[in-house]
Amino acid sequence: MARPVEIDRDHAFRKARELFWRRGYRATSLNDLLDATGMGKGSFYAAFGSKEALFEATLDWYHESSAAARRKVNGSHAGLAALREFLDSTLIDVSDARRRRGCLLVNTVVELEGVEPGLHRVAKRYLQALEQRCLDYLNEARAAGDIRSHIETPQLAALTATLLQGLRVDSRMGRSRDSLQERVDAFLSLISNSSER
Amino acid sequence: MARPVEIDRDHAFRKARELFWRRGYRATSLNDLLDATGMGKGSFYAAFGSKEALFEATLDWYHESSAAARRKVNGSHAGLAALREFLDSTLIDVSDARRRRGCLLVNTVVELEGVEPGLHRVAKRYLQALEQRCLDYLNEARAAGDIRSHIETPQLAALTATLLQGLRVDSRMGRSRDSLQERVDAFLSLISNSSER
DNA sequence: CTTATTATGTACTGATCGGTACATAATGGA
DNA sequence: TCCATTATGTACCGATCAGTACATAATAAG
Repeated sequence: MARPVEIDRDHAFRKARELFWRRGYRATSLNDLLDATGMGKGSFYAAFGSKEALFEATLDWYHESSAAARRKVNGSHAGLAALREFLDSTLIDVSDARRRRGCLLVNTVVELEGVEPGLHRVAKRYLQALEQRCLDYLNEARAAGDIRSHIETPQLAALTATLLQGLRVDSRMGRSRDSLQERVDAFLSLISNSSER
Repeated sequence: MARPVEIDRDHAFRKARELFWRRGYRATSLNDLLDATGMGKGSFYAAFGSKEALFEATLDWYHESSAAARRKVNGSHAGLAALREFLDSTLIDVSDARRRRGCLLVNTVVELEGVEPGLHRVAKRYLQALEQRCLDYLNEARAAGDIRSHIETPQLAALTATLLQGLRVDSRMGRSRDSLQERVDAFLSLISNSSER
């Protein structure tokens, strides 16, 4: 009954994520987005409404798709090894030293605090969820007897989440994968019971 | 022989630092700077050359002035207590939850990577210097026998520096001073020999 | 083929950006 | 007082920003 849509939203989100991730929100212009996605201006505003709305939708899409990807990998390890696997996989995401992307959520929280309250809040919410993830892993590790420290698990989870944020800043500084791995190993051996690895 | 200068560079730097710190580089417009400093456009460009040049000069001035402030406080503690004092003083700087400033250097590195290479490099250089500071404190603590962990001191220093960066992101997220202090305490008790605090 | 409907590309808008040109104001030396 | 010199405020510049208006292209139903 009417002209069919040519837009591939998934493709657009992927391109938008890449741009926002590497250059941030304000330094990514609408033209950058149009060039990268191949969309015309009319289609863009028909599909997404505004640059701000696209960014928020991209954050949601990113959270969704990375959660989906995680569900596939999950489950092969137990105890502290599961936390280690989680931290390692974060490094892979984050530490391509040539791209220096850091973390989309950390970048956003840092860039947009006090400038774009709505977007800041969304990114902050997703970022905070990481602490709960850390807590889950640490509870499991504690139950498995892999944790040496007497510090309460919630405090350890908070510390772990903060460390993760720090690693993502390291990535943005261009530190190598090895350099980040070294930090993760040091942390794990601080809380670990055995002398693994 | 000519009209005298009315500019107070120190005052201008202080105002500029405040703006760049809270809103970042790109979200701080030239007009914001002129309003805050009370300067006219002519004077501004005569004194600083460009927005970019002002920002770089502000980074230098900030580094200089905070180093000077640090030299005054220094020396009252020894061993691990000195590291603790250092970390605590960082928290004071960073963790006014209402202002949510985070850290000027971390904010800059995160915002400007791939966007303003020159400014990114300057901020990165100053930020990297923190790791050396941590190393000095940790060496002293190690010598005093306050460190339990068998991890090499340089690795511990790297971990500490990364944790500091994470804390500064926490600040940008609006986490309370107490929340940050809790993380520092957890970390210190992980590496500490005694059961202090 | 005609037509209603919707997607798309493009010309345009007003605002704001950083930066410049330049006239004017303020000074100290003569 | 007059002038050389320098600081300052302001009008202006082109570029770019996000966003809008609208003519046109493409489709499917009839």
